[in-house]
Amino acid sequence: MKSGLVTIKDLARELKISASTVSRALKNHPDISEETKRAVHELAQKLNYQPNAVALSLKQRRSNTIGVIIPEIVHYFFSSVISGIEDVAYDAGFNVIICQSNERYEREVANIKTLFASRVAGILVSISKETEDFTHLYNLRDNNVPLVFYDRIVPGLQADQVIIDDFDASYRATKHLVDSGRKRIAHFAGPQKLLIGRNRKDGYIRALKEAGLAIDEKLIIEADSFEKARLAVMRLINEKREFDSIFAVNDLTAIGAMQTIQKRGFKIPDEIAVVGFSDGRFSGITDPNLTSVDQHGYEMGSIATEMLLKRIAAGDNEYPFETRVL
Amino acid sequence: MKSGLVTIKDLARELKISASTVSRALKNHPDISEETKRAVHELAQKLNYQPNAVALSLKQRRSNTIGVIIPEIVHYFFSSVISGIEDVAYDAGFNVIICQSNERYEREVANIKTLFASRVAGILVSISKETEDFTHLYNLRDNNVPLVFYDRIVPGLQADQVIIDDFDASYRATKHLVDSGRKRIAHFAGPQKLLIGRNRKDGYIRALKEAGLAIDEKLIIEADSFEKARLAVMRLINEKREFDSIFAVNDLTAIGAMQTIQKRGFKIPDEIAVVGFSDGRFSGITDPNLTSVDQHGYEMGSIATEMLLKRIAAGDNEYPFETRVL
DNA sequence: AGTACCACTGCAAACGTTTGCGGTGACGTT
DNA sequence: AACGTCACCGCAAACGTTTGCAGTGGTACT
Repeated sequence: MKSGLVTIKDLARELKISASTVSRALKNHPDISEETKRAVHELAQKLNYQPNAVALSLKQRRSNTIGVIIPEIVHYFFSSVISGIEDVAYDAGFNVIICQSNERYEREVANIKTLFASRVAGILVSISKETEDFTHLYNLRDNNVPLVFYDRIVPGLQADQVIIDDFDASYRATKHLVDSGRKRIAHFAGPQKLLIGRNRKDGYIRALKEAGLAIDEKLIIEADSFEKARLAVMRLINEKREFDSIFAVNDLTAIGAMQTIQKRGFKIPDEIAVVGFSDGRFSGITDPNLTSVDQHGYEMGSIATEMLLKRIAAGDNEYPFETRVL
Repeated sequence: MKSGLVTIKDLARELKISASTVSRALKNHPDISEETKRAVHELAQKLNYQPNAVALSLKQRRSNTIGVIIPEIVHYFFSSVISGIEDVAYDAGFNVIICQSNERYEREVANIKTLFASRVAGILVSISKETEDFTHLYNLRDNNVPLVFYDRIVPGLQADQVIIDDFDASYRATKHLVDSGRKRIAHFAGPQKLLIGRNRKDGYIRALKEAGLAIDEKLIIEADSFEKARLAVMRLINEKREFDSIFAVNDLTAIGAMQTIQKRGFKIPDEIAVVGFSDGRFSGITDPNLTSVDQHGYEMGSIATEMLLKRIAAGDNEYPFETRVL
């Protein structure tokens, strides 16, 4: 019983050689004779020896694991980010430990703590919606933990980061509406305290201004969920505010808007057009098909990981922080 | 520089006491005087001491981390399983390391290997679609690694497991239609070569038989995607086959069906009712709201984790393996 | 015969904790 | 004065690796 927990010492004892020799033999160190290597490898195979990564981590004072803080895994966008992360990390011989903050600040702090406690090689983080105090992240930086932010970054914290150019994407989405002849474009915006919400709104405004269209504050509504979108549309219609299209801050909002619009008897897209900000999940299931901006989750994950691995490899000789925009 | 990596030894040196005393003081061991405890805690706070979990793991010969093998995180079902796992594990002071097999056998084997290498306390696994050789899992068992299977189990391997009773769920969904007075219930079925597809179809048939309704093979159609559902509905309508409801093998199929039904001018649910087999992703975004069978991903995750924790706590004194059916 | 080199192997320390056991001094009891 | 008790603390070993350094024989060259 307990057969599985074979250690280098066990191999050494069995073969009557030292643990050092076994260790070197296992990694084909040139100092070791072919004969010894063969014997060691054979026995290791036979006893199903599996190296203890924990001991290694302790010795190297760092594990070969990278940590990921993710707000909510159930979102298609985030889970595709994870896929991107895993693929790159895996190819580089790292494995990944994922922690959900569930959009809660306390959980995020706790997650950071346990990741640090297990001495991960580096951390990828996208902050929660609640997070307003960033000391836990500054702590990490002070402790020289390689850090890359993706999607939701911390304003002011110098670090590598990869983001979507929300401004540009939003600008182009709105421009798409402008180009198709819409004049009264409403915006269902995200929380303005989040950078992401502000940027998307700014892109929208920019596109309007560039087209010489007036900005009507009454057409900009903070609504970033299915329910809020329904209410917002009803209000717009009830108050008889004139609008011929909506640019929504995410897909769920867009879908909520579409349904209410249809229910109130308007034709999409003839009378009112809707554009969303995709997370990819709903592609193809709405009628008519929802036009939306792709967020490139997988790409974001893989790029962020590449940046992190680079930072990890660099060690102390630091180079300037980099910001990648998708 | 490097300020962050404060160890117990550092505290000990600073306070001119031994590492043992510091260790005990930190966990409020009764042997230590209040005064010493206070001093230690104060300094620990000041220097921002964070215990090194790696060293602990090595010492205890086991970490406080549990591993999860998951086929594909992008599916709503699986990501809600993860949420269930995380919540329970987190409350018990464990953290979670997630590995995606991406439905590939090799990846699954590699994942198991790294999880074992990092000496996780236990593993939750749902096997990949490709997996047909189970030696890696038997190996785990031989090494006394606590193991719980969820959703996709390994036939013949004695272990704790938690599964969904597809037959029963499907039976009840159909019965729901029967009870609300439907007589001509169509079934959009999944591939019959998958157990899951057969079980769901069987549940459907059972419910009909029990209600004394005839089984009309023309009302059972293999259609398990959005597109196939659209085509299937059109065919049913065009061929004037009589039906008053549909039980669809998954939500996407149900939604495809709903849209086509509405487009052809039928009222839902008055003229035709639709029931899906939920993955939860689309709840609330259809109109009218889609009725569907919940697969209880979150619950499955939390139950599986509870079972695993129990198994971990039990240690060597084993008790019979348990199978939980949701 | 002395020296130098080579191929190979082992010793021991270190990574950061925990913990059984033993030690120390103070105090009280006989 | 001798002993027991108690509160408090430190020693050292252990977890499983890696690695600088120091051997140990052997062979070849001067």
